[in-house]
Order: sequence, then C-alpha cells, then structure tokens
Amino acid sequence: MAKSPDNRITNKDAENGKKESKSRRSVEIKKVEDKNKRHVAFSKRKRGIFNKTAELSVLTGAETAAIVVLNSGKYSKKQIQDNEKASRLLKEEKILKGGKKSKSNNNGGDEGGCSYGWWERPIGMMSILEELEEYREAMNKLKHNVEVRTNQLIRETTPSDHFSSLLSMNDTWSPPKLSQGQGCIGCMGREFYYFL
Amino acid sequence: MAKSPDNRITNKDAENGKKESKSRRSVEIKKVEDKNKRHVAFSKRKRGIFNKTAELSVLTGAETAAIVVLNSGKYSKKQIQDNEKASRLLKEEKILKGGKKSKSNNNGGDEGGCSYGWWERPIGMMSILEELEEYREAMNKLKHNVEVRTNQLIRETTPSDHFSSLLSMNDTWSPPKLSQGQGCIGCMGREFYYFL
DNA sequence: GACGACTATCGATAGGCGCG
DNA sequence: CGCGCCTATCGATAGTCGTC
Repeated sequence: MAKSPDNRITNKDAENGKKESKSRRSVEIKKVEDKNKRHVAFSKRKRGIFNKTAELSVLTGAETAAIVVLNSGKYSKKQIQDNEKASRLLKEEKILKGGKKSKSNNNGGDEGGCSYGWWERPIGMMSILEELEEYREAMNKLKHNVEVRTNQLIRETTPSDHFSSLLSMNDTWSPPKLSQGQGCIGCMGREFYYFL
Repeated sequence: MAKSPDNRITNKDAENGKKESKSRRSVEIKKVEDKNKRHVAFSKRKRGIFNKTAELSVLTGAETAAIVVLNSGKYSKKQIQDNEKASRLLKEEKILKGGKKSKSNNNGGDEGGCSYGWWERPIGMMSILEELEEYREAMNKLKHNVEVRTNQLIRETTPSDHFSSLLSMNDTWSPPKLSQGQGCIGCMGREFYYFL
C-alpha cells in the first residue's frame, strides 16, 4: 500500500465510509434476504465456484468436485411442513430412490425455508448432500461418458467457456450434453449436473 | 470478461514477450508443470474455493460442498497396482511422461502420475471421488457435530477466518476441531476436512 | 421474474521473499 | 520444501439496465 503508480484509478481514498457506489461494494457475507438478489447472486457465484473448481483440477491435476444444491423455497417449505408430502414430492420428482426420514420440527418461516443453514438442521432432516451415496452410480456413468468422449476440448479451451454454456441451461437435467467439463460435479436445485 | 478496455494489455494468446510485471499476469489454465509452483497454487486456490463455497452457502442458504483431493504419489501408485488395466496404463503413462516435452523438468516421480486429469482415467482406476459413499457416515457425524455445537460463530465471523485457521493444519485429521465451518466439505490428499 | 450485458469495484492470487 | 506475508494485478461479481 505504500506506493502506487498513478496510472491507475485510485479514487478509493476519496471516501472512507463504505457507502454505495454504483457497483460492488464490500459485500457482507450473510444471508441475502431479497429473494431476487439472492438468486442472482446464487447464479453468479455458483458459476464462479464451478469455474474455480474446474481450474484447480486442471492446474494441479487434483480431483475436484463442487456440489451446490439450492433448496427452492417451495421444496423446503413442503419438507418442513409435511415430510410425508415432501417425500411423495421427492418421489414424484424421481430424485430420491427411497423416502428419507424427516422431522417436522423447525422454525420454517422464511420464504425459502432457508432461514438457517442446511448444516444446522436436525439430523432427521437429512441433507441432500447425504444422499451422495446414491449418486455414485451416476458418477461412474459420467466417468464412463468422459472416458469414451476423450474430451480433448478441455485442453484447448478455458473451463469458463464450457461452464458458461453448461450453466446457461438452468435446472434441467441433460444427460447427453454432459460430455464436456472440468472434473467438477455440480448440483443445482434438485437437478444434478455432472461436469467432468 | 468478454471485452476489456483498450488501455489494458490483452495478451491472451501466443504471447511470447514476457510481461515483466512482478505479480500476477493472466494465468493460463493448464497443468502447472513445476511441482513447487503447482503445490503453492493448489494451496492458495483450494483455500479460495472453500471460501467461495462457504460464502455461497451463507449468502444463499444453499447446500454447498467442495471436494478437493490431491492425489499423493504413493496412493495413486498403489491404487494403480491393484488394477490390471490401471497397471498397464501406468506404463503408458510413464511413456507419456518421458515423451512429453512438458515433463522434462525436474520431476521423475512427480505426484504419482498426474500427467492427465483424473477424469480421463479408465474406469478401472476408480476415482477417489467415487469413494464418496464411504464418507456418508462421516458426513452424518459431522452434521451431528455441527448440530450439537450450534455454531453461532459462523454468523458473526467471515468464513475466511474460519478457513484460514482450519486450512493451516495441513493434511491432518482433526475431528474435534471441526465444529466451526461453512457448509463446505473439503478433502485434501487422503485426509478429509469437514468444514461445515 | 429471469437473464444477458455492462461497469465499477472488490477480492483472489501469481510472484517474491523470509522463516523454520 | 512448506507456509505465511506482501504487493501488483487480474478475475469475479454487485448493481443496474434492457429484453423477453
């Protein structure tokens, strides 16, 4: 911070207080209450995380996976208010193979049922992440997919390109299109994308 | 990042002239060959990803998990030996390493053969990520842990603080210290950190 | 309401450097 | 060698506007 060439815009010194400028300004890490803004942030940051995860995989050769599951308000509420209905709903959605136990003891309240983090929920309300076991097969399939495809693409393009296109198909399960990717497994909403 | 002002140096492709800037300069997303640099990048980026993942969880209330597994040389080799196909591939890999111009540096052993991404391996060489099933129980434990602890801390501090401390304990399993966290599950090497 | 595009900023991080 | 700290930059993204 000592020296800075004047060739850059350094008008940051102008104000001390964190007010609002037109764009980003030191975002506090706390639940975004505005549903719309929250969803926008979710989309943007989700993409960012997938990119980062993919990049790490490429750069270091490590196995990386990012899993992001956004509990829709509707879903959460159903789960909270009536676990039986929730179970049925889940089955209808063909997301869960079998019913998971769920307790109905919690606060509810928030429009998204996200008033507190998923890690804080009672054990009875199994996290979606805990269903990972069921996805093992899917992962194998995905791996096979990748193997067959020999996705050379990944080496010629930046991960960002892949993901920006993949991420644009919002919340839709598209098995045949999952050939490209970056060693990243992404889950959005109740749907799962397999980027690898 | 589509377009950039003209006052910036936009050398994305085929830039032979080394920009002598002291710090970061448009890092190309490809395997970092230098082992030391790669590991540094791994540490830094891993931390960054965990932070991001944690932040997303807090901001949107989504369930998020980041899994990063750096293949240690030992493990990879052992795993390879246990599989016929893999074994054969190992030879192939070594040949590849020798033949490739990129590997002429200093690493005879590298990190157990990471010359190509884990997602490219044959199915026989099961990915570490595919062992996720085994971690389900651990995840439950972790969840219980968090539930009991009622980690209020997460709401008063930035995720970064938690993680910087947690990440400092490199590759050591520390169950009792995992109470705080950020809805993020991290795996490093053969050890697993449960940040939630 | 959701998304894409743009812009101004903030945050992440590649290089360095020093320590143990 | 690995890690922490520093600094100069680059990349991610909060706000905003325009479309559908």
